Amino acid sequence: MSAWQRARGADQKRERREAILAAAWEIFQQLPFQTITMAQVAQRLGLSKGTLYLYFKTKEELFLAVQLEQLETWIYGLEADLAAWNGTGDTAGVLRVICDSVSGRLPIIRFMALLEGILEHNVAVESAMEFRRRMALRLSAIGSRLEVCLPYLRPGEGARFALHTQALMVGMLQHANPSPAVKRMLQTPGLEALNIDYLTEVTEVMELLLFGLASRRGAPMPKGAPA
Amino acid sequence: MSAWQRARGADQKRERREAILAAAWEIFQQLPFQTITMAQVAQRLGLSKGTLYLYFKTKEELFLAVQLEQLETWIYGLEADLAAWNGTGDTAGVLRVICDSVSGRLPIIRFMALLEGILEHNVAVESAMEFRRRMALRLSAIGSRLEVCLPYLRPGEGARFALHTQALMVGMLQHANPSPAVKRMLQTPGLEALNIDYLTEVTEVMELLLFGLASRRGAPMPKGAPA
Amino acid sequence: MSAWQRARGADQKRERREAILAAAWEIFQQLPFQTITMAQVAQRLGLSKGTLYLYFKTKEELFLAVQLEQLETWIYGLEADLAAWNGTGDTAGVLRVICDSVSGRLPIIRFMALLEGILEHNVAVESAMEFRRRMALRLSAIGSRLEVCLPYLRPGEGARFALHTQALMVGMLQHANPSPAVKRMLQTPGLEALNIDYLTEVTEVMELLLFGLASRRGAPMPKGAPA
Amino acid sequence: MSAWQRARGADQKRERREAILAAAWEIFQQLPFQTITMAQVAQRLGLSKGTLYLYFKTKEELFLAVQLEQLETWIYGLEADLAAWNGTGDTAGVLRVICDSVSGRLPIIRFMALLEGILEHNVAVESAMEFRRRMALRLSAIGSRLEVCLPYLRPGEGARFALHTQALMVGMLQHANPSPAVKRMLQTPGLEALNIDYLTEVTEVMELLLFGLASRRGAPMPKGAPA
DNA sequence: AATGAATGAGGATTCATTCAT
DNA sequence: TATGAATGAATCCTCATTCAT
Repeated sequence: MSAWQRARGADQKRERREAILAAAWEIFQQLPFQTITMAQVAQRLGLSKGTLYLYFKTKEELFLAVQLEQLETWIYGLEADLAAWNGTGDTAGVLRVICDSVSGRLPIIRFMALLEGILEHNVAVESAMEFRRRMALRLSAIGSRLEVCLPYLRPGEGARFALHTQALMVGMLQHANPSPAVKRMLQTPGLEALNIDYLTEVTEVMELLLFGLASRRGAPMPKGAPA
Repeated sequence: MSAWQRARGADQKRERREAILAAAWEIFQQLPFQTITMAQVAQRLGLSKGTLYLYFKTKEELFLAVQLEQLETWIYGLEADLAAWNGTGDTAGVLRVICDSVSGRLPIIRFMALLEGILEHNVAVESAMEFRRRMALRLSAIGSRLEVCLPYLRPGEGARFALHTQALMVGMLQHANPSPAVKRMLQTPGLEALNIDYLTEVTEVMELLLFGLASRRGAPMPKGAPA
Repeated sequence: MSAWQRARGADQKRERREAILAAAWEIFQQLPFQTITMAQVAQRLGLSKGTLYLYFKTKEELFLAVQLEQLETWIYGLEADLAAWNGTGDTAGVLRVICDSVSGRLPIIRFMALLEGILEHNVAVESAMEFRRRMALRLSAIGSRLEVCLPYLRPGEGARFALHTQALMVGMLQHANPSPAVKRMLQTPGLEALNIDYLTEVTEVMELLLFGLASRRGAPMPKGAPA
Repeated sequence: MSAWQRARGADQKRERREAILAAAWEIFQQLPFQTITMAQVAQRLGLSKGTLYLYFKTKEELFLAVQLEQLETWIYGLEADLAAWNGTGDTAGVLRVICDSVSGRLPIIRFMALLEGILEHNVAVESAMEFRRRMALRLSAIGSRLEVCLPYLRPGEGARFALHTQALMVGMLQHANPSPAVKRMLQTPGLEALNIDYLTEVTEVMELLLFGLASRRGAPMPKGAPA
């Protein structure tokens, strides 16, 4: 049945763990979390359900790990991409990089909306704490990077901007991907307010936040403002 | 057991429906949606489970109706409160009104995070559409009102600001009410970025959004900026 | 599928409950408790598993109720049968009645060996208490009856005798129904001690207990001693 | 992790086997059999689960061996202790020795209640036979010893008495160690019958059995009767 | 002999929903 | 309209046991 070898040694165990995470991630991209079963994950891997529980204590712990890995991969990549804008103060360029990185990351953002309900349920306190800790670390790191890219940001403003942006991305999600029927309805006069494009809106808010920061303290307009 | 009479006229049926919504809302304020059972709702009312299904086709439809009612009540009230600031352009005053209205509304916001997962699942298309339509209506209405209060806003900017603010409130929720253990962890140097106060942060973002709007088009600073 | 009507009213619900108890009892007579599944019970009844849980909170509660019913039926019958020996002092006659009543009751006795492990596990405290209370009541009742039948018993000695006998029946069970192989082995010289017949042994002990009681206080030999 | 060497000779294997038995016994004294896992046993030893299966074919075989060892140790000790009463005919003295030996042996007795369910399940026939054979041997031996101690016992009566006593100890166990709540309930008038002390009751029955034996054949009262 | 990763059958329980009365 | 008994699908997790190394 199974094409799997026995994972011997720490390396192979790590590999196996990664394989499980990858399978779970693939499924998560296609199905709502609640409808996913451990059996599905196991089946896709050709492993037994029991084996999953050797690597993750509960379903929630598994998907929390999935989320952590995806999130960190995302942010690490974003940090690297932003390095090219160091010291440029090019707001438009920076925002474009951020927005580009969001493409294909919607499932990650979708998961964040569930976090509160999951972190408190069926997940060891240590795991929850670890997750929050590393998430805070990434947000801080990306904040520092942003302050280097956009020198008009003052210390601390980068991380705060990152936090606001993350929150916005999560909250805006419910307006992303409306069904065709909903889309049609939103063209009715008076309802255009919700007829939006996710990425456009996220970019707009990010820009406003940055402009707001600069203007509030009387700094000159950030470079990259639309004509 | 039951103190309920048979609901005869349309009025009585509406009353009964309202009673169900009220009970569901009370429970929702105390428990996560997933852990709530229809039996609980019925029991709190002294009704039978079957009766609930006379008024709502599914559990999700029931809570969608709850949410709709709460949301509209909230926004209607907010619209009324804002009327006092008509034409003042007093940004700080307007934001204060909005923030005040958020207090005690966190469960509503919490529910919004679930909407995506629920609206697509176990809810009739018509109900989902109706919900989105009325939500869009309210957002538009509050947007118009804001444009009256803050004359430096241009047509459409009010609704868009409302949309952004709503998204932000939802996304920021996961950082509200951290457990004491998490709070302690967030005091570690380097992690202060997530050590935030919900309302403070929401206010800050709203202000930045408004400042950004004004400054981007070269308008003078909105009234109500901090010294 | 199901030939069952909806149980309306308290009477029908009691009937349904009895039907479940009866089915569970039949299965219990054939299989060890641990190997019985709720699915089996439901299937034998043509009911759904869920229905069982309308009447009993857990598997253990169900079988505790089975045991309680069987036990009380047994003892009530025994009390009635013993009434014929009122005041006779006919030890042999009384013991014969008791022994006869044991036939076919071995599953009940077998269950008692599990009681300790079950009463503490997955059974509401109230249920466990109720069980013990009613068991104590029956033992007391049968004790009183015995004191009437065998006048040489002093107050309290009847119940104590009943308790001892019950314990003995439970503990002796492991020596009942040995497999043919075991039986053959027990015929080896030196091992005859365990080559016993359950009912014979139980009778013997009861007789010794009664003789011991009488003799210890210098009373004349009870009637019914073997030649 | 493991401090264990590879067991090479037969001696070392026996030692290892003993170590496993000892660990299993310690755990069994603290937990109900069903809740014990092979992983626990292995962990306590610092061995791997797989190793346990080199020495015992199944979980049940392991605990059957535990029980056999404990039982034999117990009885051998008891036989030795009884030697001091050889020929004395001191019933009270003999019973006291027996009762003293029961202290701390309750887990062994508790296990006996499970024997029937276990011996028929997941244990090789040979193991079950071997267990029964050696148990029969010990009962016979202790019986012979008792006949030496209490000369009024006739040939065979000692073993039979031992058998009865063992059964009684097992069956009475469910009335030992009632929870405080149960204890309180048993003080209700009418329920005192079950408000007992385990050792007291066991002693009482043993005495009655011996008195019964003697009196039934018209022998003089055994020495050691209460005034 | 020892390991420990992998197995996978196995089962109780919940709860949204239905429908006969 | 109200009931509430009946349904039955749905799923997580355990743990004794195996076996490749």
